[in-house]
Amino acid sequence: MIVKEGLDGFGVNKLARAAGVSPATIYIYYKDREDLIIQTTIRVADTMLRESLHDFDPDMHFADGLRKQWQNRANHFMQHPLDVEFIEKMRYSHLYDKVSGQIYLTFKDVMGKFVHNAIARKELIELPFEVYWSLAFAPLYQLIKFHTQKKTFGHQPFVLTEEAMEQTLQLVLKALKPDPIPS
Amino acid sequence: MIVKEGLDGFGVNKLARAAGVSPATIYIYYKDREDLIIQTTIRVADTMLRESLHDFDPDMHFADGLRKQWQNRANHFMQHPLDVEFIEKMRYSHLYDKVSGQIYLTFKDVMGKFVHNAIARKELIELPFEVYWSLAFAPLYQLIKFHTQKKTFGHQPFVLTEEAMEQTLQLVLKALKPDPIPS
DNA sequence: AAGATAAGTGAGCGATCGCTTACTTTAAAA
DNA sequence: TTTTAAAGTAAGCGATCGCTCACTTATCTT
Repeated sequence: MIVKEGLDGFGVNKLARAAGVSPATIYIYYKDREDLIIQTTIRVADTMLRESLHDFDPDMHFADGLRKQWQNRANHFMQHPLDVEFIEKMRYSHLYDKVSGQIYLTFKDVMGKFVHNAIARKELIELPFEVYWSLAFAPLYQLIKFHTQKKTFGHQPFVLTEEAMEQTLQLVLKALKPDPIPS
Repeated sequence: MIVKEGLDGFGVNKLARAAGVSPATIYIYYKDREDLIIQTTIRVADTMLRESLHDFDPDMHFADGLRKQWQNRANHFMQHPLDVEFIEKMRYSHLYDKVSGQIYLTFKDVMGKFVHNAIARKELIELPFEVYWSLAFAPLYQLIKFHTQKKTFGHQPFVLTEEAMEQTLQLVLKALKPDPIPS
């Protein structure tokens, strides 16, 4: 799939030429351009999410579980930068609404159980889901974005080391851990 | 500017028709399609950043300064959802590299001074800039994204209340505050 | 081997793309 | 009031778009 120029600039004729097949062949497998993009998105996103659950268990301690997820996501993103780029472009396409529902189905249950367990064990404060997500994952994604982008505020490019990731994770954990009740 | 369908689906002819002018008129003011997009991006992004500095002073206490910035950003984003949508689409366009440098020029100095002051006053731990940014702003942006998106994991839509924002801010501040040195 | 079905193709349709040209209108300067 | 230049337009160029059709080739069934 051609992503270099964004979803704009992506055309069926262009794709066919690049793949060395006739445009007509593409329409054997996909109803139209939109169907091609949507099916590809679902396939890529699904792979990403399954990857993020590799060696993960919703019964893990919160810190370990979150670290595992961060590592899985970071690894996958580093190894498949084109996939990430594609998904991020999609996220702001008008087509995204048509797939966002289907993507997170399997993921939701596992993640919900993990959070529920952590709260029960007093390893995690109780929060609206969106607030939790914004703290638990948005910083990681931002770091990856910095890593992927060439220019960042005019500095030299940022490289996401394990140290930087662990440092950020520790701060996130600090924010999400319940305050010990003074006896 | 037409953004409904993303940067793909945006065309000069279409824009001209929607604006009730001739395509040729557009080329009086912009060199080509790319120039139009880039200039528009810079204008929109610049407004956003100046807005985010409204009533902000780099000498403010860290918590107050960060809160002010969160409020400014949130307010602007709520009032100009199309601008946000446009900028986010741009962020993943191949054109973004051509503007990212110019956008943050004024902003960088003020922000740098603010962070520097906060560290000097021991209100903020010392961090690589990208780690700081990932913790200080990415959660807010994620919350706004949840607020803007229709579908979120199949829940009912998320509404970003002042309470939710303040709660998240407090957690971010907790993560970024230096540990008191036990005497 | 003959027939049926699936898989793939080359050519090109109408529509739209980004963009230009030859020309007209508007408005300020002389 | 005439002159001049800036501002805008209708028409349409070549290229590419998404997509289809009439047809050929490969594969499987009997």
